[in-house]
Amino acid sequence: MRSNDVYKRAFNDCLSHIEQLSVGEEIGAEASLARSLSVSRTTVRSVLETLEERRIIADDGRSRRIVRLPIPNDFFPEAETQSVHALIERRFMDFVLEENILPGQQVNALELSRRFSVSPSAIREYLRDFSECGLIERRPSGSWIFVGFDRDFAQELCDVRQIFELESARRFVNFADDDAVWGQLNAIERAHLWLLEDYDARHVEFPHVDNSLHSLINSASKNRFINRFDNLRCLIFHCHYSWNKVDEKERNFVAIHEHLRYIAALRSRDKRAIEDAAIFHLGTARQTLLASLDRRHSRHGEKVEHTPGLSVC
Amino acid sequence: MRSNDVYKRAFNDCLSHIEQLSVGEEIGAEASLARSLSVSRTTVRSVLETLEERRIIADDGRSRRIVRLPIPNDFFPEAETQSVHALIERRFMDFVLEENILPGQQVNALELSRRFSVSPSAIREYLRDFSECGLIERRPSGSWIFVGFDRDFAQELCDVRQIFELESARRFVNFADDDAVWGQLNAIERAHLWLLEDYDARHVEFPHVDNSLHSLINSASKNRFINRFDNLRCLIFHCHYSWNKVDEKERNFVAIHEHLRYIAALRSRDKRAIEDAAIFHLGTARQTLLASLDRRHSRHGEKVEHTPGLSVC
DNA sequence: GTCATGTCTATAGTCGATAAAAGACAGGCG
DNA sequence: CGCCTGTCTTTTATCGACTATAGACATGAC
Repeated sequence: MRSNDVYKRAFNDCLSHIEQLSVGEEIGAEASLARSLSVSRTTVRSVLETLEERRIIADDGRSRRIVRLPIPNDFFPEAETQSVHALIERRFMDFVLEENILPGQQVNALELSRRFSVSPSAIREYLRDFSECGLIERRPSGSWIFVGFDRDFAQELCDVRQIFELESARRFVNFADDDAVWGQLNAIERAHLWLLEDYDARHVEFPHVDNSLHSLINSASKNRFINRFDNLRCLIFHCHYSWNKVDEKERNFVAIHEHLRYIAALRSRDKRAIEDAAIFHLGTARQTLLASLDRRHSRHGEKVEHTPGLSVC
Repeated sequence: MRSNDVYKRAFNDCLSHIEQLSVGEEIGAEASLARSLSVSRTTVRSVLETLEERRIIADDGRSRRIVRLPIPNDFFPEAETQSVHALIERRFMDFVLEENILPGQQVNALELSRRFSVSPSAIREYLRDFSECGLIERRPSGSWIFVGFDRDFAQELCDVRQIFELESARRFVNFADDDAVWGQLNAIERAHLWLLEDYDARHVEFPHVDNSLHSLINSASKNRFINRFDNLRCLIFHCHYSWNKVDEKERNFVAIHEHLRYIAALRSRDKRAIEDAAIFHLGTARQTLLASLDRRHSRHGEKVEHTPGLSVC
């Protein structure tokens, strides 16, 4: 039986919406609520029904008005609003982090299903999805093995990233003066400066800002395969960094300043400057990634071998 | 309940093996049969049991000997030896071909499941897998829409292919003289010449030879993302060509000669010659792909717009 | 000891059922 | 006529059951 997480999320969102209003106000028609909550009218109707039962709103026949403001207890617990997929995703990440999975190790789908209290099919689906990023592989017998995020993996990822992003950055100059990207670029620059204003409090926001910049740059290539790869890269970086938070603050600080230089170069439309800034930043990113891998491995007492980084050009 | 296609395939393979032998001969131990049929001993045991029941072999306690040679009727029908996944794949391809699916059209998973007489879950899994190649996409509501193989898709695919393959081809010269790739390259060249010897009969074999050459070249980059993309490209080309066989023979003939030039260039290790041959061949491949798309579309009475091909460099 | 076989257990593939959610349609109110 | 709502149908997400297959262990023959 499918979980009603969509309903619960919509319910909570709706409560948050009501909190912004005051007693006696109308909360709008079903259709418009459906649109603003991004769910179907069917779901909205369930939500409204519950709201009436709990005397938060009342329907006098011609309009629905707020009777009382919601209290914290009215909200569904956060955990219940997750889809099974999201739940598995979180637990799987924790599992990988805590168990220190080593490359080549087998992933036992059935055990995961027991551990996470979900059905085997759900695990199966999740692993299928997750395998797209290349960190696990399927054996002919059907079982999964962990590929592991090692130096080679990181190098190959960075090589392709560099090929694609240089290509995209070069094409960035082709955008017309009145194109929307320039506004988006400015907004991203402001987001960087905003992070720096109170860096201690805000540095955790960096990954989000990072992704938005690189996505914007890659959008210049107008190529779905390049964009897809960038999404993949985001996902992998996300996994890796959630597994390894050492030096996060320092490395992000460096990256922010490289980004600002990169952004300025893009705006200047100076091809040479763009290329220099791109190569420099991508190079640092590669080095930080590799360095954090080394630290991680050496922490586990493995021998770290330093293969010379392949140059992509 | 899962299908016993593995068993049936192993059974048929085993019969084929027995056909090569004669009455009275031993057919080997369970473990060795399991290895040669690439299945588990459990499956081999089921197969042997059936063979005994049907009096094809007999077990006198110390060895299993052939009693009679199999007749065509002993084999399981070909259709039953397909896995559900393979079955769906075939029917889905036919479906797409016959129904002339247009871009943007919705794929109804439930209808497919009824039409193909398989469970909805199986269709769901297949679509998930198939979506990896980018020809269908998932909407937030969970339904699937057909993206369609249009000019843009083909251009973007070819752009990335060109970026990757030029990179790989350039690196090909780095293989040592005694590396196994040179032998593989020679074998592929011989396969091309063999095709030409009796082209009328053998031209259908071209796609296979084509893939082996491009895979070999891409292996030079030693990058799992590049290799994965090449597999994807193979799949997409495979789909496209199975949907569109117009001029297949002629376009493959041209391609074979370009391949021979490409192979010679790789062997010469002349970077300039390699690049020229690669660019030339990839360019023709792009043009044939686009041309066949135009033909396909104009056949359906759509207007064909000729967007200028984006140069990747 | 080595290999083959019998037996048992664990895991994967597939299905069908069921509730949740989406979406279509028609009638009613302004 | 446009928008809102009640009702119904279709489709999706998830589960749990069931069988095929893989793999482990133990026993026995040579």
